[in-house]
Amino acid sequence: MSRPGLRERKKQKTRLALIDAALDLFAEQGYDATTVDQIAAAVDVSPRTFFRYFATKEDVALSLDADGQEILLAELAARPAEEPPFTALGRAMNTMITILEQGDTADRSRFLKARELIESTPALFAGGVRMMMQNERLLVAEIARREGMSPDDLLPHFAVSLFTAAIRVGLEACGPGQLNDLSDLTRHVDRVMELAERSLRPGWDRPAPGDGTASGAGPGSGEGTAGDGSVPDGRE
Amino acid sequence: MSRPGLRERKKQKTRLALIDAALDLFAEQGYDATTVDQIAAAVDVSPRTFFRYFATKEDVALSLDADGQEILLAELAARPAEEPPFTALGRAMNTMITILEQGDTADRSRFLKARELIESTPALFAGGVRMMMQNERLLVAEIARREGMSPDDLLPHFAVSLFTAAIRVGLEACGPGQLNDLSDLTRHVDRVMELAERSLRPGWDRPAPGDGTASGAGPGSGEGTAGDGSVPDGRE
DNA sequence: TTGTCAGTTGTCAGTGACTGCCATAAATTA
DNA sequence: TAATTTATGGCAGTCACTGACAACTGACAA
Repeated sequence: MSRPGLRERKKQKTRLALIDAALDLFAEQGYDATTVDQIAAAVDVSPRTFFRYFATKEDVALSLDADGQEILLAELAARPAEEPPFTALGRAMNTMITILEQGDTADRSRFLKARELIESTPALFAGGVRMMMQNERLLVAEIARREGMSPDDLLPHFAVSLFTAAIRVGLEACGPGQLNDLSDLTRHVDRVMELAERSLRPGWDRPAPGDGTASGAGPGSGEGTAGDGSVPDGRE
Repeated sequence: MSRPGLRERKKQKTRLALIDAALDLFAEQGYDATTVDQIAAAVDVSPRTFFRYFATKEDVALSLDADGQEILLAELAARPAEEPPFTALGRAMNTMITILEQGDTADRSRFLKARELIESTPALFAGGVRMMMQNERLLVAEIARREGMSPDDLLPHFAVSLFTAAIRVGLEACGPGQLNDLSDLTRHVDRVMELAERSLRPGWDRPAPGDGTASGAGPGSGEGTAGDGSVPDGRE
């Protein structure tokens, strides 16, 4: 495989430099007190360029999480179809962390630094949740595809929502300063996932056998009005 | 009871006027395309004053939801202690909607208008989720109190997180234009809550009998460092 | 090597959210 | 009516973010 070319390499370098500078400044003086100009100056780049790399100031801290979620989605798609939705999601999550663990030391510490910052900064925390919700859509679509259900069906929505809820509890459980290693993350997440498995009925994950309509709205649910057990896409 | 005095009444009037004007403008020209100056002008108030009523532009659309969540919390506190957490949360939610239904027509339509706007506007949607997460903390604290558990215990966190996840799915299920009445909201939310009840083991809600450590750190997680089955507060 | 082209960057001017400050006006209380 | 509190308006300023244009720099082919 040929290397990506000088231009591309330079871009990645700048991107990482911006992230590192931002993370350092945020940790030092706080997120709100840090201006984009400072970050740009630290990397010797114009503020305008910063916004060519990251759409918002939030994004520079959130981008690593975004990468992670992309991996999660890809890994979910790679899970065998026999695995029920929730199991597949959990395994994909573990694989994702494993992949993160394979990065070099700088990558790993950068990721952990970002996570800690996100959890301890209200503005970033909100942004992180926002991202997770956006990703939720994609996860729902993938689960629906795997299971051969409509993406409007309630069950995939519920399953994915439950999954992200569990992950969030796991992430919150990594208190301040408790996140020294990616294995800490795995441990916390696994604990919550186990609690979830323990709390749920076996097979909740998939439509009850003989339940043709699954959890509602099969193909021709007569009335097109509301309350037919489906959930529309609804956002542009 | 003596009426709140002219000053207070005037303030409430301005607040509602700002909300109404904002909701109309948002619906007309979109959230992003509407400036705070426009909203203020529509109510004949200086932009500076707008920010004395609402900390951010988002808040003017989110404030009704915020009121709702406050009610939810109060109703949860009023539920009998015998009810297990998830049940109590669900009942409190229903009561909250009932209370909203008791407002006058203007109040109700305002609320529905705001909800529809929030669901259809990415920026507002994100803000709404943010709010819900903040409220989640309070719900966790209340559940922990009811159950006599530490607010750091994993179980209340999981239960509340699951609850809000279900509510969110219910809210998303109210597609665009499908929210004509508060009863639509009840219907969608109830459907998801039923799915949740059906999916969960009876009693998952409360620590297993004889399980001293509640949901904590199963047997054999020796190290007393992180991951002891608790979740710290972690935000200032 | 050189010229062309596409992608990247800096500069600049501008919009809009949001804040602190101070003077003024209105409501409350004495 | 006078004194005090509280809401408001105006203003100047900061900061996130954007569009437009010009200068630069790798990529690539002649």
